[in-house]
Amino acid sequence: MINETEIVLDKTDLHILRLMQDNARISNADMARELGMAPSGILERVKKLEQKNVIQQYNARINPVALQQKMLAFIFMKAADGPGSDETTQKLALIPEVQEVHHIAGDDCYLVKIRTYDSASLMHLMRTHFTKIPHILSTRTTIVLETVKEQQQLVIPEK
Amino acid sequence: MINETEIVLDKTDLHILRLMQDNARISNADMARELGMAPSGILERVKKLEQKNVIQQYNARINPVALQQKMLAFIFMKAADGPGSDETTQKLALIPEVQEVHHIAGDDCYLVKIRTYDSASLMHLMRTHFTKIPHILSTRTTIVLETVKEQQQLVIPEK
DNA sequence: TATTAAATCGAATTAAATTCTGTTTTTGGC
DNA sequence: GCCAAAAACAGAATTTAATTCGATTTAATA
Repeated sequence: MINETEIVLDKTDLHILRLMQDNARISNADMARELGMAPSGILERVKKLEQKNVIQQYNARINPVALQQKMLAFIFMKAADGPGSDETTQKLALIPEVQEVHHIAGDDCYLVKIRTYDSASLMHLMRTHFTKIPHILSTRTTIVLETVKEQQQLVIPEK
Repeated sequence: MINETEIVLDKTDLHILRLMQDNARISNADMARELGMAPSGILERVKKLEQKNVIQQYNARINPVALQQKMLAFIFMKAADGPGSDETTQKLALIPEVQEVHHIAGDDCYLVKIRTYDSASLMHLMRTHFTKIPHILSTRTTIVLETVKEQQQLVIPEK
C-alpha cells in the first residue's frame, strides 16, 4: 500500500478538534482545563495534528457584508480537457475570488464557487479570467439571492 | 434608513483582517509588531471587529479526509413554499451535515451543500431528514468527485 | 516480559494577554 | 477655525498563558 498514511485519532484528539473547530483562538490552558490535562500535553497534541495535516489552517471568518461582497455565484463549466487535466483547474484555483473548485459527476466538468463585489465585477472577472483559460466550452451561472447558512464545520464523531 | 449599520473599516482594520483571515491564532503581540502599534491597541481593535460582527468566528479548518468524510454533494431543491418562507430553510440549516443553504435565482429554490461519510450515509440522511421537511417538491444531486480548492477567504481590499 | 517509543506531567522560564491611566488624535458641532 | 466630546492609542503593571525540558508513566511490540 503506497502512501496510505493512516491517520488515527483518539477521543482526546476529537475533543480538541471539536473545540478548535468552533473557536480557533481558544487557549491551550482552557483546553487543558476542559480535558483535564496539562497544557504542555495539549500543546504537543495540537502540534501533531497540524503536522499530520488534520488541522489545515486557522481562519477568521469575516462577514462578507462588511466588505461589501454582495455577489455569490456558483458556476458550472464544461471544459474540453476533461476533469483529468490540471491546467484549467489550476488556473481557476489561482483566482482569489474563486473560493471553491470541484470536479463533479455528470454532464458538467467543474463547479466553481465565486464571490465578488457585485454582478458587474463578476462579469468583469469572467471576461478577464475565464476567457483566458483555454478548453472552457461553456458556463452556466447560478446566482445566490440569499445565504441562510454557510459554514465549513465537519460533524466530528464521539469516538 | 432603518438598521443601516454603517461599517467603516480603515487601513489598519483591513490589515488585521488580512492577517487573521489566514492565521486566526496569530498573537496580538505579533500583529502589533507587524503594524507598528501597541498590543493593547490591537486588542481593542480586534474586540471591536468582533462586536461589530465583522469577524464572525474563528475556525480551525479540519481535513475532511482525516475524518473519513468522503462524500461531498450539492443538492438543488424545489420547494412549494418558495424562497420567501423560512420553515423549509430553517429545517435544512439545522442539519449538521448541511454546510450551506442558499436561496438561488432560477428554476430551483435552494442550493444545499452537504458533507457525509459516503454515498450510503448521504442517502440515509436524505431519507431521514429531507422527507420530513414538507414542501420539498424535487431534488437534483450533484456529486463531487474531487475538490481542487476549498476556502472561505475573502478578497480584502488595500484600502 | 523486557525494551523501546510515545505520551504526559509538572516546574521553570519566557512571552503574551489584559487592564488601566494618561495622552494624543479625530470628529462634529457652532 | 475653535472647542468639546469621543475615540484611538501608548506604555507600564499585572495576570495569565505559551513553551521548554527533564522525569515519569503508559503503551506498543518483539
